[in-house]
Amino acid sequence: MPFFINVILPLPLDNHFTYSISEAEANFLKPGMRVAVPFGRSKVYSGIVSEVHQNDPKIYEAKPIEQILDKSPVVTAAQMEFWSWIASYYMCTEGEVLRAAIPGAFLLESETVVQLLKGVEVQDEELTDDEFVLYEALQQQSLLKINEIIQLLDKKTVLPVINSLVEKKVVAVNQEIYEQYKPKLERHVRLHEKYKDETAMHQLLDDLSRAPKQREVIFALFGMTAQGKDLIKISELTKESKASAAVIKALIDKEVLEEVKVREQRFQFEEGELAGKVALNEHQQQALQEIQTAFETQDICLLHGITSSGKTELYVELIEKAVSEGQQVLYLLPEIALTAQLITRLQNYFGEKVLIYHSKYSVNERVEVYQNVLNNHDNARIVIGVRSSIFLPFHDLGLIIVDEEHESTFKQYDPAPRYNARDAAVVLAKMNGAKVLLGSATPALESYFNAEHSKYGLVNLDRRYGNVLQPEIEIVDIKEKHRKKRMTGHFSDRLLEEIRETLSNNEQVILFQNRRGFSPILECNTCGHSPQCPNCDVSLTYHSHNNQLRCHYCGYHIALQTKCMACGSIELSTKGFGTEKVETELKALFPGHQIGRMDLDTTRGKHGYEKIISAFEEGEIDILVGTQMLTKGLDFRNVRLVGIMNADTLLNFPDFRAHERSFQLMLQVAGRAGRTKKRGLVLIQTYNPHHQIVQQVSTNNYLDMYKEQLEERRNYKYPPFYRLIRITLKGRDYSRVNEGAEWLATSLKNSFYENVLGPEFPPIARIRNEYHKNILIKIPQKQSLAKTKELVSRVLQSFKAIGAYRGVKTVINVDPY
DNA sequence: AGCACGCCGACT
DNA sequence: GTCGGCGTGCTC
Repeated sequence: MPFFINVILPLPLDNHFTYSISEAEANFLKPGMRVAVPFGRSKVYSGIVSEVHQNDPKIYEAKPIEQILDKSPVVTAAQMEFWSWIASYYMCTEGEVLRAAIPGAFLLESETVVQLLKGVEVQDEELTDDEFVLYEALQQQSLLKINEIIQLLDKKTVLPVINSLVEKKVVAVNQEIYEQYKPKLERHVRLHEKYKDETAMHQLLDDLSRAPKQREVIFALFGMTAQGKDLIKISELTKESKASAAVIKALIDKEVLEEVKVREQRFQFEEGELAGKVALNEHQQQALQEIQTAFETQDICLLHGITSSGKTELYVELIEKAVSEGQQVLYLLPEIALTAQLITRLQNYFGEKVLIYHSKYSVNERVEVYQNVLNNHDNARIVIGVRSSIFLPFHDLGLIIVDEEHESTFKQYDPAPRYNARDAAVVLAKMNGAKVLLGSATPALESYFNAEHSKYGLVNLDRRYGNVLQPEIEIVDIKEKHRKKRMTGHFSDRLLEEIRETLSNNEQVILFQNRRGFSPILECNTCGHSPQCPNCDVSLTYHSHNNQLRCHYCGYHIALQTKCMACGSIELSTKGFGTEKVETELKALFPGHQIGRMDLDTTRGKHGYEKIISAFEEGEIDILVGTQMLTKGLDFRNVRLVGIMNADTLLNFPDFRAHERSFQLMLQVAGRAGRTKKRGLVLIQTYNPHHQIVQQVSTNNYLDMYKEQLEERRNYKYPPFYRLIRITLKGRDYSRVNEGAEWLATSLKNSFYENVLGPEFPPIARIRNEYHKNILIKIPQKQSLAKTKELVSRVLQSFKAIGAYRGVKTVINVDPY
């Protein structure tokens, strides 16, 4: 009786694929192991075994697998169950979930390589020009990848050339499989066995009397091994002995030292004293009690704690309790909040029990974190991570903390699965019988709504830690200031006055400028033309550091123009203002002070972010200008003044969550002010000082905001009263996209009537030469979600079968953010 | 997603 | 008349 396995491949395909295996393989293979399998004509993929069985798929012949890649499963049954939930809830394939869920380095991919056959002699005239070029190249380099050949021959279809050479028996084609993960090996040394006894040792030192450098190395080694360590890292030894690598190599060659390669963990942290826990104040103590009481009857609890109220200390208590009961803890943070500050704090409490999972980690580091969690390593008791860490192979997850629960970065936007890690974490917890604590100073409306309706427990913490005063919030009407000519560039006289005051007290300033929609663009003063991106419907934005005009959507860039491209006028000026502009203006206004800028441009690279933060902490920067990034979890002691340059760009964003978001963002920024005893000041510059959100921010009134926004959501049928599914159509052909969207909307209206909105062009209708159009489906609470999705997929399937709409891609986004 | 097979325009 | 472009369909 033959044996088979079903395999999940990391592709956007709905099916699992069946391969044949031998009986021995069937006895060995378990669901969750990786296998390399051939797929299509020329590809090998790694996939995950989902089932081992004996059902012969009679309609086709199953191919045999290529090889087995694991000794034991790397994916647990619980993970696979979670994957299928994600796939069905967010309407994507399990393959797409797989891609997101395991570190990229686990998925080896094959690449076709071409090799010269041994001992071939070819007459020149037997080969075409292209063939000859390839033949010659292969004599230089034994292996060539398809991509390299494409470059070499400078054309796209190289396969005919290769095939012809295969036929002429000149070359062979092979599949190379690359394992991307490489364990990090660190070179260590120890004294060779033969010098273990003392006489040999003395002899050695005598012998080395004429090699002082080498002697020094030996002495340094003694010093270091005296602390009980046997193996010493070469890197440390060179540092300690100040000897060059050559000296150490000489000693190794002489067999005085023995070299050993040790597999290293890439993430190591400095061992130090574990910090004692901070005693909770009475409010925290009470909140902790309330959370624990809530957990007795409920699985999810929302902690609404204002900034600086000491939520982290509460988390620490809860984590400690869970860990002491032998449970694992997942601490989820939005991407931007993962700062050294918080990690250091937690590592100080929990030492080596903490693992970190972050997108800026290399593929190798991610594999190591994954494996440590899989093997239930001691350091995997607590995992601090971003969105994707919900996919780690937990064993006894007892608690998930979602900090800054309202953050939109928990929702994945572009490649599917378009999941929200906060919501998925709730499901993950349910599957594992774990508790969830959602924490925020400004909870998402949905979460607060759930808490109010007793779906979640609710705990409030509304005192700042150490009785620090709430910052004073003042609104500056810049319309008025403009009228009275009290503006200098983008600064009101009020803001400048306070900046001066703050600086003169040797305190620091943070200025917040939302990047979105307010990037500087080039505009002609004569005809009003501004250079557009040829591929997207946006103006190019001006970047002064390299004098370029650049498109944020597709990366298109040109040099700064000196003449208007439309009328030839040389009177050009930059309009709009980003952080860069604010920085420039500040430099002119405050020449004697250090000004730092924090945005996407200045925080590239693994440590870009930390560098700016620590410079600010150390007081090397007086004024820090930045975007959203500034808002998260940073704890600066010396900031008295926070300025919000323009609140209106936030408020006017065309999205039903714009007001909620503005409120959250402004309060978060405001929270950076005055985190010590001295009262901080926040200045909000706006054209609409009477806007209800601005007012609510100024009085720090979350509940008012909540009630008012909730009413709007109810009136306009938005979450939490209705659920949303957004379908985006994309295509190069304008009219096809339009007609397709109409067809799709009409078909959907047949089932959902007035609950289908659109189709509508998004604010930027064309990106990378593709036109976009959105359709929004609103789902009332009593309507079955599963049935709705079922229907939506069916409509989409018929849509895809229509020839006229070929070339129109569809993207489904469940719970769009 | 990738990749092969198949059908139409600009070159030897 | 071919080369090479992209459009369509399939992958166990």
